Amino acid sequence: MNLTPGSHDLFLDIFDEAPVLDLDPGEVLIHAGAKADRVFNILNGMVMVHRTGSDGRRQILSFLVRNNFVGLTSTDDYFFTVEAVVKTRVAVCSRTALMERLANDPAVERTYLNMLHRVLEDAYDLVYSLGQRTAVERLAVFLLYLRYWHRVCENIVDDQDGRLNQVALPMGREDIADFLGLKKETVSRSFRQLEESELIHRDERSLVSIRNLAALRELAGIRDFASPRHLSADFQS
Amino acid sequence: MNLTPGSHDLFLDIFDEAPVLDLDPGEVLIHAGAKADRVFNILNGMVMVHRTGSDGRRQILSFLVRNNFVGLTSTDDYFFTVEAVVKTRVAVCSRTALMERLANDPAVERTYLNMLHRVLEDAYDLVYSLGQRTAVERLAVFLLYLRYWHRVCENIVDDQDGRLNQVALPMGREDIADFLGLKKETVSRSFRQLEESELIHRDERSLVSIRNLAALRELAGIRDFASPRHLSADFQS
DNA sequence: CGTAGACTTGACGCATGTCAAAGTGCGTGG
DNA sequence: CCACGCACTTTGACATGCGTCAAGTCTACG
Repeated sequence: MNLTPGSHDLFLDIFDEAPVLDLDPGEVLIHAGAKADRVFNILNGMVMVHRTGSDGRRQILSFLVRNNFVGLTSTDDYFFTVEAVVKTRVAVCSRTALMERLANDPAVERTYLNMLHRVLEDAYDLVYSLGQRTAVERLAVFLLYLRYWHRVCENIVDDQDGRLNQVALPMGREDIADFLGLKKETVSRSFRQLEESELIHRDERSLVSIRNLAALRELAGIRDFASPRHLSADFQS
Repeated sequence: MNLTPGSHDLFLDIFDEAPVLDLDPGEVLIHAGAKADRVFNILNGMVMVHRTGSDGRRQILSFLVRNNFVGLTSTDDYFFTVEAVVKTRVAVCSRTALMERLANDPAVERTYLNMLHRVLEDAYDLVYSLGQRTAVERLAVFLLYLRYWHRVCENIVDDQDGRLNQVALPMGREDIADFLGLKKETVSRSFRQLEESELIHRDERSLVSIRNLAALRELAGIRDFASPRHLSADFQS
């Protein structure tokens, strides 16, 4: 399973001296069905976790960035595939080493548990999106998530120059579609809709700027629950 | 958060001497936003966990039955509502008591962790359904889930008389709809479709029999990953 | 028995999917 | 440096699955 960056990722220290692995875009790190004997920490870049049915339908479960963690399951096999989106470096550690670390250090296990809870809450956010929101709303939520991840990743506290409002989209349209339960054409049209309502501007294929953050949040319905929940008070902006 | 019945729910012993609470159908056990100071174990009946947006859209995240667990979150507040579907009895325990039990007994904490992983995997199953499957397929998966839960609950190993193929639907159509990301009318029509294809028969409003289990599984695409994953070998049937 | 709530069914509309074509940017080789 | 080609994205026209709205039917319960 995968974990979002936490407040104090103190269990990630098992990766401190760990060997690293470099991945090219599209390269597969974990094959669904393989024996789940290793866990990974993303050092930079981005990977996506997905499930693909035998009929080719694919659902992306999450995009992972720096300091996110993948690989632990309740069974002996991975039930998902992990694939690099861009050039990515990961640290590798054996499952048993992680389990020992968890067993021996209560504080670490506590942290891990907390992370798991947050991941679960993120999964339920996605469930709400897929079950209840329209295409444009899902895209709005997605852009806000990317903005948020970027902020956490870069540790940006104040945002004078509005750097945060430039959102990079390292993944292709089809990947976004398979994450949001849509088709790539619908993703395109939803981008246009957001642009026409002047909530965003498409600078380039893989770069959009948020023009009206408040309206985007309103559309995403972020007030209800969702995202900026894992942020400490320092980070509100 | 909620947990599905595990192979050895040895951490549930904290509820052994715990006070119980009786709930009538529709009664709310947990209000979203309330302080998350208590955790619960379902003794009998059924509850549903859901999120409702300010605009009234509701997504049911899970239905919980005997020996399922709810209440732990990564934050100090519940972000979901828990409501009884039928008459239900739950055992109550303070969050701090659970945390102490987890901290003091490594085996218990390990079990809890495993359960959390399984819950997460179930959440991702739901994500796949909502993102990729059609209405009829979602309903097929749902019926198989109910069958599975029933089996685990009753601990049915062999099923000579085919009792398992009678599936009870204690929740209303709208609840099913809000779980599957559909509208109640669509749920109705999907039931009819399944009946017309002779995969099921509707005995009563709240009781269907599975007529063609293999075909239902095929339709649900259960082979790909999904359900009978938490079953020990003894339970295969 | 009668009424109220839940479920089903039907007719219709709209959001999203499908299929096809045109546009865009980017790397490669001339 | 330019031109070509390829992969990705956008756009358009059309199809369809699911949602909406409004009758109808069933069932439980008084």
